[in-house]
Amino acid sequence: MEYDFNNIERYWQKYWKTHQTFQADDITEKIKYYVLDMFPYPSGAGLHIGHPLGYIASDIYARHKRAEGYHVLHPIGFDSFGLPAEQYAIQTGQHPAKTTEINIQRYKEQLSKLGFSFDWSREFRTSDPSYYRWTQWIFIQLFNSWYDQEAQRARPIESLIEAFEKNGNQTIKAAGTTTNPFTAEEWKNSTKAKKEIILQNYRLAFRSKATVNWCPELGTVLANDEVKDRKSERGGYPVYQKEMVQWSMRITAYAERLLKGLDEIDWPEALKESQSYWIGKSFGARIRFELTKGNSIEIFTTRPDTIFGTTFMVLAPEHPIVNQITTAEHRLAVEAYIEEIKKRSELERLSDVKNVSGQFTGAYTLHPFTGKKLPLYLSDYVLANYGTGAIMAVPAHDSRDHRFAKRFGLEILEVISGGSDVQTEAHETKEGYCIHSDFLNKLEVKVAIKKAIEKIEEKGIGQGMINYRLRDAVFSRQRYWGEPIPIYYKKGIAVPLPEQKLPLLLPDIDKYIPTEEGEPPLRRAKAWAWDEKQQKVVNNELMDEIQVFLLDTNTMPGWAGSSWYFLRYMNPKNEERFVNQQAENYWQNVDLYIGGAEHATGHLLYARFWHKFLKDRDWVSTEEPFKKLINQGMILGNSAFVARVNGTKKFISAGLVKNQDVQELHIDIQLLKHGDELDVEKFKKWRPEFAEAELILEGGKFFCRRKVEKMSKSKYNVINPDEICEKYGADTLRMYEMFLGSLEQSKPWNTQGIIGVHQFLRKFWRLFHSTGVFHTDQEPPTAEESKVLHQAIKKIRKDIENLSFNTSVSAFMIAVNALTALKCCKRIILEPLVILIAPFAPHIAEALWQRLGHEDSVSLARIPNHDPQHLVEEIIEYPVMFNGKLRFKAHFQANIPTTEIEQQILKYPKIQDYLNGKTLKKIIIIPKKVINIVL
RNA sequence: GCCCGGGUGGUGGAAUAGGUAGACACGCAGGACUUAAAAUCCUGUAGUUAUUGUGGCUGUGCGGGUUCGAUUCCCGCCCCGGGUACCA
Repeated sequence: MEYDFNNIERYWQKYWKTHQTFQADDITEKIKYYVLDMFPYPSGAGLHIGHPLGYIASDIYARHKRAEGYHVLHPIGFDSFGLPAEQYAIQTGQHPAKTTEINIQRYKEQLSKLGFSFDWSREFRTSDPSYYRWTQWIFIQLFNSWYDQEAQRARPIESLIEAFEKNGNQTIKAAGTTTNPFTAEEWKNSTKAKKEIILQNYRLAFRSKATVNWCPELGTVLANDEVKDRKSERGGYPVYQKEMVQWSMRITAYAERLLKGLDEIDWPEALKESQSYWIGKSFGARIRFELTKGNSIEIFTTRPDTIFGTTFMVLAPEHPIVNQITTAEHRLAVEAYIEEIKKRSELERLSDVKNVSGQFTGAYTLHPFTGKKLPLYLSDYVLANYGTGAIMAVPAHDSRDHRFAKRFGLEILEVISGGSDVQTEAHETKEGYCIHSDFLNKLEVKVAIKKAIEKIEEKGIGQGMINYRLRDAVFSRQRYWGEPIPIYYKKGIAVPLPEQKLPLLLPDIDKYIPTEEGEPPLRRAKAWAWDEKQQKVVNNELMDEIQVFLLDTNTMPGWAGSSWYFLRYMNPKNEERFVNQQAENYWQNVDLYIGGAEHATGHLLYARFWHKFLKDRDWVSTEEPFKKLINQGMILGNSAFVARVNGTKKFISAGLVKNQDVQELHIDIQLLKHGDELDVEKFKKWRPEFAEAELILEGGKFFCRRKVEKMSKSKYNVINPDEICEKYGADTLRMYEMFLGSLEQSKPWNTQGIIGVHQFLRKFWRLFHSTGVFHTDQEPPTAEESKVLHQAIKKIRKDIENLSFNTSVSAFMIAVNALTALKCCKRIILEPLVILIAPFAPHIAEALWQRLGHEDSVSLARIPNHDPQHLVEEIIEYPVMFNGKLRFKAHFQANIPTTEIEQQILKYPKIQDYLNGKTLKKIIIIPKKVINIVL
């Protein structure tokens, strides 16, 4: 009987579905294992061959863990709020929920064809009201919490209010926006509105006026991680800095814990490093410089040791003090400069970092130690939202200050010896010792930093401090397709909705664009007001500012829903709580998380932040959400290009292009014949504008240029998994994607080798068949057959554990080749192999398992252990002479003492041959590997 | 610029507490079976050289070093991929 993969796969996919083979329980006695994929955003393009890579890997691992006896949670869902669906809605007027639903159905269909062992009963979407109800709930908890820096944890806002009532904000150490000190009396005498303004400085979800990334094209603000190269990550539209009142998340309160937590999780080093860089902890000092006119300016520096090298000061143009300190004769120039900076940022400051700009304010500060007058400049190389927005410039030891000094002809004063000439180049390394530095002279940099901080604190002009690059995350979006923020505004005070009234449902609106007044789309909703008495959403006309108030018109960002979804899978149907406490206690956190590295500073950071917050408030029991994480590499496409002579209809074959002025156009890879040759007929039919194309051939053929790049619909290099499944079957596709190379590496898709994996599966199938019918033998195995099996078990189990799936596929091939050669069809050898291969190729395994007479699914069978008895290791006959030494390799069981090995070696006949007539000087035994015998 | 990852046959890739480099697979060449094809099976396949039936030499991006021994460790370069961008 032939290996009819199409029927087999269809049958078993249906079987798993009807039997709910992979459904997990919320709690059991068994040890848990939680394998999670980053859930997909269902885009309109459907899945391409690259998407399933991570899912296949996680599925193999999940199935393997089940076979090892773990109780495995392997869920899937959809990250269904997001920009593309909304952009599409704006263009077509179609409700994003509709397009999203269509896309999800397509995804589900494609996913089901690959035979994943997902527990579909736990599926949900982030746009389900029953899900986002809890996203809104978490938001309210964040709103009602503050971060106690003494206790290093978040606490309910009531405890902060209590503290204020007792002692004002004098004694409390809370993470927050800097606020003026107040006493208990002052607090008690404040109005409700005033109190709320103060509290906003401490809440973990808070409203504040801040410089944000504004993207006019998308009509919304964006978080830092959503901006790449001053363009929006989605769509690539320009992003500008703008002052706006926005909701933010006080992630900075968790900076230290987010950094420290990296030590305890098993993540790729590269990813940890990028998070750690994003958090950007630096040690330094805050130093106050007095102005000649009585004001003072605080700066932050990591190099207080270079304080004597300060020759000028620089402020960010947006610094609030600028107006106060600018002298009359410089006012015009300063205002012009600030204006210019604003304009420049609108013109997108063409990344001309080297181009120095700045403006003198006319003001001077006094050096705190020497009393020297230091001119005060403005420049856009100083950022308003890092440190204090002001710096002491040390041109001799900072390249940016150096550039600035050169441009404006300022003094460059060397204070750290050991570099080259500081007049031509800054000496930035922390090597050397201090000179021209009074009390720091002759000290090494590291010592000098400490000493300088000591002196600064002694003098009362500043203190040592730790600074983080991490910024609070802007949380509101002026968009429609997201979770509504469950807040209404009562006389300007933000009030959260009662928890039991959640979810606050996303209203229907007529158009998905901002209002004519430029307000967010939700302002278009007819019923978007909260009636405090009735506790429900009512029509806007009823708004009276007494009982009925306007709801927040912002929505949450894409990362809100994905910051806690892994918790919901533990107990997805719960209507009382975001996750049942027992279920949370049982499943704890994700043991293995597989997904792309592009989420390093977005999702993976926010999810850790929320998780730590939930831990602080005792809603979850673990500190970190994802114990082990693997980034799967991308599968790249091999794009094809045709070269068109600019402004003509003439196309030139790739080999003839040379230096001609051509434009390269992506063409569909379906238009290629074999290799790089273009199918001219198909090409001419592909697009009407190519119908009359004039093609310059090369030896009668037209060749395309190829390039490996990201697989994407717009590059016409997409390979659809459905086609591969049809032709070779899902099992082949699964194994081939693993066989292609290591999971973490990016690699171009290449169909060439797939036949090898397919042939392997057919060969495996044939092991169980003779002359067309299913046939196995009951005979006991020979030693050789046992060895093949047990070697395979040992190697494959080890490789799966290391997530080295490519080498485990090879191990299968070796075993099957060996058994084919041995003509082995013994049940006792073959049956364990079926269990072993099931995680990789589940359909064929099920089909064979059934034919072997089992009634249950092979997915419920336990994976066999290798028996070391069958793997007795022995001396390999491989003695070689070199450099006067006899070298050979031997394998021993690890626990044999070395003296024993020596004796055995000497007994070995070949050794005796070599020793013939010579005396033995020394035996060097390198454990487990090689033995050198000196004659 | 800075940080991370990686350069191994015609191709995808194995092998790193240093120990037969090229597992496994594709492709290619030859053969068996067949009227033929498909399918299947077998043999060969880093390069080079020779006294071509068991050898020699060269080979893991380049140049050095440590070592009896280096794809693996160290130093200095080159190239490719990814991340990041004035963070004081």
